[in-house]
Amino acid sequence: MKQDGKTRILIVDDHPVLRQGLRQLIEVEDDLEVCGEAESLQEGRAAVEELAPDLAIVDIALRDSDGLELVRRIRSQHPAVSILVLSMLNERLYAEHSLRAGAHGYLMKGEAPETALAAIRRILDGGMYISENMQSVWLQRGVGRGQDPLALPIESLTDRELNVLRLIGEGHGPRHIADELTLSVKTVESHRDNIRHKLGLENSAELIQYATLWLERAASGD
Amino acid sequence: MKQDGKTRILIVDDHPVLRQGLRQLIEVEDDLEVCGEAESLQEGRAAVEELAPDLAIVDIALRDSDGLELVRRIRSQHPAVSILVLSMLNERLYAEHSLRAGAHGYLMKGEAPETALAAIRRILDGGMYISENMQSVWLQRGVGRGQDPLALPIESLTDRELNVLRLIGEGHGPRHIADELTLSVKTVESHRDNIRHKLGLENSAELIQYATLWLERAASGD
DNA sequence: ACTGGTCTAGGGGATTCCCCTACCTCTCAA
DNA sequence: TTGAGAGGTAGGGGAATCCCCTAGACCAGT
Repeated sequence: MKQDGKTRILIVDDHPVLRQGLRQLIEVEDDLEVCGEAESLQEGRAAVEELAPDLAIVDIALRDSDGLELVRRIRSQHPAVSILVLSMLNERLYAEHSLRAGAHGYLMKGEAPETALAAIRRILDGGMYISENMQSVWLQRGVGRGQDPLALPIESLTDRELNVLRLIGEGHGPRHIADELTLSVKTVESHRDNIRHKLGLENSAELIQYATLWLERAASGD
Repeated sequence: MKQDGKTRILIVDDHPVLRQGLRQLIEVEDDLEVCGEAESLQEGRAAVEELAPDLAIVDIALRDSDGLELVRRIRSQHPAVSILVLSMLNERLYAEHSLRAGAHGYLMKGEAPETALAAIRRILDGGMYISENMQSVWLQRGVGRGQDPLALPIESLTDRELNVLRLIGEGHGPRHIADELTLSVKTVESHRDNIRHKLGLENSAELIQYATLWLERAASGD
């Protein structure tokens, strides 16, 4: 990886115990070292400036700020730094946003240590990492058929579908949405089905979950 | 603490990296040792039986079961085992339930390592631990002055209901939740209904919306 | 012993879910 | 010009759910 010295990794996470666990995991590898830790967006920015790590592991659910913001900033101002997003949040909801923001991989906190190391090495080798679960979801959505795998799923939605998604996110059921748009309930169901499939969501509960979080993000200027 | 040997600690958490961090934290202390790890309710029960630890550190948001259930079981069947609940969920929403279930302390995963050790030692000395934040919150709510500390609607939920709400917030439907908790779908429906009414929510869509946002806030430490 | 809260679970009609197919309109390229 | 494709609309139909009921079992405190 590097001729002189170890590959230097920066950890940005607001959970100290988890940072400790990651550090432990990384430092038993004799070609990797943790060059610094940060627990906020501000600290993370400063640390990247100062330490110029090879890889930054970033939690996107920082306590009082947005990890994606940090990802975007690192990507644009320090393009040589690889980024692995680590999160306890559902990969279905955040993996794509993370990669779209410029991350090279997305890892859930519940994963086994070997998986985490595999992700780190894949990224350091110049590749990308997502779980096999997400890979199959994306494959089914048409990657490899001329589509951009990193196109925001939201952007594949039509106007009508986006409208319906917004109403779902506001907590309305099919009947209310149908009345609102002066449509048949059956038509609203069709739109819901199409949205679910485009976003790779399993059922209605996940759809409402997605719509709720998406709407909240959209409202606060993501 | 003990005349012969070290104080033995069991870790029950489904995040391997976090277990590693905790173990690291504990084992630099020369009077403490980690005697075992478990990552599920079943493993946790068996480990308590087999290892008879002095202290069990339990994550109450285990992937597919209820940590509070484990707390209650340990409390009733192995009262000599002290329990520290560790969670990434907001203490305001879960601390009270944990202590009522029989835990001796509640610690958020975001806390500093020194705080975690302080909590462990306090509990091993026979005391209880909650954060200063929670202490003042409870004081302000009028605990001990005849007021109901469970005035907030979310806090009027029972343990079971809270657990169901969490699963709803994770995007699971009734069938999946029933399987997860080994309950009849009808029972899950009952809990959903009760939650809906207690929180003043009109329909299932609003319930899922509420659960999603609540869980997101709770997970990010509010 | 009685009361009240919790957990459990069923009845039952209305609604929704989820996967189908189908038709209409519009656009764009062959 | 024609036809292929995308988007919007909507129905069929069986399974699952939603929502409001009732009700028994268990356990705590009075």
